[in-house]
Formats: sequence, structure tokens, C-alpha cells
Amino acid sequence: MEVLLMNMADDHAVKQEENITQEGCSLEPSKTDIGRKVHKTVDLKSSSSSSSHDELETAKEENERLKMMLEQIQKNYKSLQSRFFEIIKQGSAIEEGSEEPELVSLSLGRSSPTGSKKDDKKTTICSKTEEDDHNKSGLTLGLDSKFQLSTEIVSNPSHENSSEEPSKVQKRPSSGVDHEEGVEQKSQVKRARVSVRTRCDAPTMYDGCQWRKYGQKISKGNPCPRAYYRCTVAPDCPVRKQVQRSFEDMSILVTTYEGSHNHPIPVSATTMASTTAAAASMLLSGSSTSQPSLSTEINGLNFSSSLHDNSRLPSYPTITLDLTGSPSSSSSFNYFNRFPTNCPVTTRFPSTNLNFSSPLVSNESFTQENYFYQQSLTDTLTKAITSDPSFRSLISAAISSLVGHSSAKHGDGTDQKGDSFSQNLMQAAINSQSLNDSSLRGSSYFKGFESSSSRIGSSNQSSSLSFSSFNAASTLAFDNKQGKN
DNA sequence: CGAGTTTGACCTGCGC
DNA sequence: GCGCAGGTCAAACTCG
Repeated sequence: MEVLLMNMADDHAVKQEENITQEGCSLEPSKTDIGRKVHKTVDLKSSSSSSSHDELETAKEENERLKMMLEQIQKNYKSLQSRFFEIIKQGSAIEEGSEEPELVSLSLGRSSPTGSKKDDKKTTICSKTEEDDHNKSGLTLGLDSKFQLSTEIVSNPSHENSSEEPSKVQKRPSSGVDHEEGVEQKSQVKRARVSVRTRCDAPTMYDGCQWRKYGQKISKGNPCPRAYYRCTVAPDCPVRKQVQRSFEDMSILVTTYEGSHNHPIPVSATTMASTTAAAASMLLSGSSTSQPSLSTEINGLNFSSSLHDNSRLPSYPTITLDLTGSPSSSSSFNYFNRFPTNCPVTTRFPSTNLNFSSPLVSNESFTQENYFYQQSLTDTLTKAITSDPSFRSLISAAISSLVGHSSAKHGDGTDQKGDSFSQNLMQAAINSQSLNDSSLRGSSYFKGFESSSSRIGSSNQSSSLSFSSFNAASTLAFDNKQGKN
């Protein structure tokens, strides 16, 4: 949140003085800039032999002016901050009156305690304190809520013994004595998978985590072997992934994630984890509402799900994130990836297909039409965010990575529009969050943003508008171990 | 020598 | 109950 407020303060400063906007999204842009100029003055003083008295006077005046601007910015920042907390307070007050039925929880990288419905409130409080710890360590992107996310449940320490190995849960079903209530629902939730389709020539997609291959199978209907990987970052990490090339298009790699990391995850893996977790939450919320199918098109953002009645396949809910680009927009820029494709999505069970392709947004020069398109998109997204909690979760995860990118882009002054877009989206998320979520969740939510953006913000990535940063990760050097294959 | 990969055997769930 | 297919195990193997 602080990042956002600083951005807003920064925008305000732009109107006052253009000189001060060089640092963009950095936490203390104006101060940094001023500090640099103060330094400049000191240098001028020390090298008095080469600098004239007039220059010294000019620099002093400039310093005075900058100091005043800094004060003004701090003033604006504080006023905006107080306004924000006021809004959050109002939102929580509204929520106390009417309890939100569907709340999205996204706790990544670390586990958070989950309990029965009775303990929901306690759980939320606990996760707040844990969230603080997580944020201190800078390893967690947290989106809090009561909605039980699959990955969160799997990573729950209290359930660790029983759900550590999803496959073993399947192999040795509970005797029915313990946790009988809700076991069925939980098992389905635990088995929720997120399948990611990417166009990749490498054996596996780089996602920031360390994986160990433990098996390989040739599945029916696809000559390409399916490889099974375990996360090796922590010895008892329950996360597994399956990697298989698409039979229709060998260049497409289908990576299916299952479970959630019960350990701090690398920064480069945070975005993938958040994206898959958010997608899983969307899937699960969709399935929980017994919706047979979902199809949403939001100005080119296609969010669709469908039920595939393949009785032969295991009944695991799977959400598919098609990061290869949709058939209808094969030449378009993809939010998640820049690789086009024409491949259909193969799914299992109740599967959800998220296509983040946009036919209009490109990483080319930004036209005014595109700007208006983004404004329109923002409006539509705002409506979608406020009306659909699961979609809100998904967007939240996406924005968190987007903010990280845009903050990095400010350094060279490029992609200002993309940043404004992200701010608009963020603002939409804020509005919906402040209205629908408690202040508790809102705070941890934005702490997640803060930690995420502050960490990613230091990097300098491409100038394109990306909905996720893990595509940047995929372009980085390939995982050493996987590269050996 | 330790970590990771390969690969055949085994287990489990599901449909017939 | 049988067969099929997905998923996992673990010994053997490879590599740095």
C-alpha cells in the first residue's frame, strides 16, 4: 500500500515539478532525487576552483526548492495515507454488519493455519500475525480471506502430517474417525491442480523453484512422456508438478502443479506460485458454487471454464492457464507470455481455462486508443473484481507482479502508461477490497504487494506491459539442473 | 560421495 | 474380478 501511496504522491509531484519524477515507483523517489542534487551541491562546493559563485547560488536555490517540494510531497503522502486508512476503516465497519460470504485467501510461500468454519475468525487473526512475520522476511505474498485456498490447505502445518503427500492421502484414505467432517470437500480441494501451458523448447519451464524428477510415464494418447517432479527446496515440501509436452504441438509445454510450498519460496518463484494459487482459488470458488461452466470476456481478457466430462480421468479439478496465447489472438501480446499459439486446451475434469491474451494491448508504442482501451478495461475489471471474489483473487496476484514490473520500468522513464494501468487496476482492487474485505485482510493484502514490489522492483525488466513477471523468469537462464537434461 | 536421473515394478482407482 | 491407466517407489545408474 505504501508503494501505491508513494506512487500517488509521486504523481502529484509530477504536476508540480517534472524534474522530480525520475525515480518513479521507488519508495522514496523524491528524497532520493533531492539527495542526489544535494550531493551535487556538495561536490560543487568542494570543487570551488572550477565552479563559479553563481553556480553555487543556483544550486542552493535549487536545494531550497527541492526541500520545499519534499515537504509538500510528504504532506500529500500523509494526507493520502490518512484517507486510505479512513476508507479501510469504513470498509471494515461495513463488513462487520454483513459478513462476506466468499472471501479469498491467498497465502503463498508460507503456510498459514486453517481450521474449521468455527475458527475462521481466529484463523484470520492468526494469519495476520503470521503475515507480519512473513512480510518481515520478505518471502510471502499474502492475500488473506476466509475462502480456503487449496494450496493453503495443503500447506497447513496442522494438517501437514495428513496431507504432506497428496498421493499418500489418496493411497491411504482416512479411516473416517478423524476429520470426518468435510473430508470429502477437503480432499477435492487438496487435489486441485493448476495446469500451465507455455510455449517452451526447454525440457521444463523455469518457475524459480528447485525440482527433482522422481518418475516418468508415457501416458495413453500422448507419445511424449510425462515427467513427475517434486519440490526439493524443502525436504518435506508436498508440491509436485507434472511436465508433459502437448501432443498437438510439441513446442507447448504443459506443466501441472499440485499442492503448495510449505517453505519460503524464491522470489522468482513467487509470481508463479501466486498465479497458480490464485487460479486454483478461482477454480475452487467456481466449483464450490456449482457452476457448470464459466465464460467471461472482459475487453479481450478471456476467462473461461468448462466441464469436460471425461469419466475415465481422475476427478481432480484442474485449472489451465494458457500462457501461449489464444487461437483468436495468436499474434497478440500475451500478458503472461509472449509466445503465440494455436493449440486447443486439453483439460481434465471440471477444468477452467484462463486465457490472458489481449488482442489490443501490445508492447509496442502506446496509442491514445490503447489508453482509452485500458481505461475501459479498468472499469470493466473493477466491476468484475467487485462482483467476483475469485476473480478478485486472480487479479490481485497478477497485479502484484505487475506492480513489481512497472516500478522497475520507471527508472528509465518508460512505460508510464503501463504503470498508470497498473495503478488503475490496483485502485480497483483497493476499492473492492476496502468495500468487501476487512481492514485486516486489506492490510495483509497490501503488505503482500509491498513486499512483492519492493523485492521485484529493483530489477529492470522489459518495457512491455506484462500481467505477470514469471514470463520474465522464463526468459532467464534456465534452471541449472533442468538444463542438464 | 552426494545429489539427481532413469526405469521397471508396484500400488491404487476406476470402468466394464 | 479383471484390466487399464495414472501415479509413486526405489534400486541402479550418472554426473560433477
